[in-house]
Amino acid sequence: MSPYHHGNLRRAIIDAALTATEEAGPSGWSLRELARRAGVSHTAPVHHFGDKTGVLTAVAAEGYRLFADALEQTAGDFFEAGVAYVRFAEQNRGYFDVMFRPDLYRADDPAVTAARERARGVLVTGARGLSPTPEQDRAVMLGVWSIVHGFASLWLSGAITESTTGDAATTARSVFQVMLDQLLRNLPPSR
Amino acid sequence: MSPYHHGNLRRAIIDAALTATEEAGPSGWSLRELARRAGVSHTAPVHHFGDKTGVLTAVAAEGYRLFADALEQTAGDFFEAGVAYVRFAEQNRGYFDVMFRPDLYRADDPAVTAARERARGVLVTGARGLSPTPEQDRAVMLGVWSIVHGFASLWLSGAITESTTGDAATTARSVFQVMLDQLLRNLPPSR
DNA sequence: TGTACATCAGTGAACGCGCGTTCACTGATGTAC
DNA sequence: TGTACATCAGTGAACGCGCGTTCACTGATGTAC
Repeated sequence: MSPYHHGNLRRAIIDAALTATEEAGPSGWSLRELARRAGVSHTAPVHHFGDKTGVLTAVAAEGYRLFADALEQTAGDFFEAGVAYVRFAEQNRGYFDVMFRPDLYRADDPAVTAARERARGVLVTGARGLSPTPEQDRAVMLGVWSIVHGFASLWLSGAITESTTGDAATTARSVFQVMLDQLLRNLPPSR
Repeated sequence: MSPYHHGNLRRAIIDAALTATEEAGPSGWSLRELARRAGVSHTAPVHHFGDKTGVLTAVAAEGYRLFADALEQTAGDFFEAGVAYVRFAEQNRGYFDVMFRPDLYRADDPAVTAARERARGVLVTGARGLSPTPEQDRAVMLGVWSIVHGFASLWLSGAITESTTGDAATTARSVFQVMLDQLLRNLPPSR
């Protein structure tokens, strides 16, 4: 019945890892578990990824790639980049829960670092637009990153969810509005 | 040589859990591992905690208690409460890494919820002091919580650390300064 | 003050289970001629 | 167009290991009288 060759096992294993991570966190599954979910023998995943760290590295790389794409698509509207950050976390928690746990994967993998720097670039550039003076660029960048990342993290941990109706992006919008109000209003003329 | 009764095994197991969590995360150890660290037989911890979830619940409860204490000790200076939040995370990452992962422990444990609400109270009250209007109280509270929690999380994950010299509190101070500048300056007269 | 007994804290052997890893293998695919 | 062979993808049995859990136990402590 089922063919000897899977066809796209690499893809299937990554997808299984994402589903399993959403259900039980990145530590809540084994390579054998992924094999079971993909319907292959328990040694098959080793062929493609070596070990669990290999799978998580692939997940992180792909995650950062999609993440950077999502941020870049906001095309210079920094406020919307923040909203996109939160929306990505909500709709892709399998990726998100791995990405910011660099101890779980090979964080120096070239594919990972490249995509991560691409995402970071959106924040760095955007913060420059908000910062009153060049000296404050870094503090503003860290501040904006903190607020969007903090909101996303608290949302995923359920700390905000429990007392809120609606999706993450809507609530995030109202929060960012209040917090960035002054920064947005006092935009420096030409920087 | 060593006495049959440990004396304070409960304490020793919690301390071992904290150390192990700092070294390998809350998923990186077993009950048997804690027993080994505490120098007792591998069934002894079961006596006090039942299972791993029991240990993590005790860690979370104790963590929230210390956390609430630290926040309350800033005595109404909201800016310093934010700095204390970050400092707690940096200096007690064993606790912190468990506290905000409610899926790992019994989040409805009375000791946990009581201390957590106490900590939350500091933020809620402080945000009220910064909020321009009562309608914005909640958004400001979520915003401030997001920024301090986000900074703490990014710091612990190493995302900020790698390009920074000095401790978390110092960097946090400069970030909060820039971000809360306007909110602090436009304090409503009497609220 | 002394003894008896219940309770509590910790032991250690035993079990079954899921795990990662190794290994000789087999089926499918792609390429050279 | 056809055949031979190398390479690649996946199999399945076997292994040793650490885990949680159970169980009958033993040593220490506290309390009643």
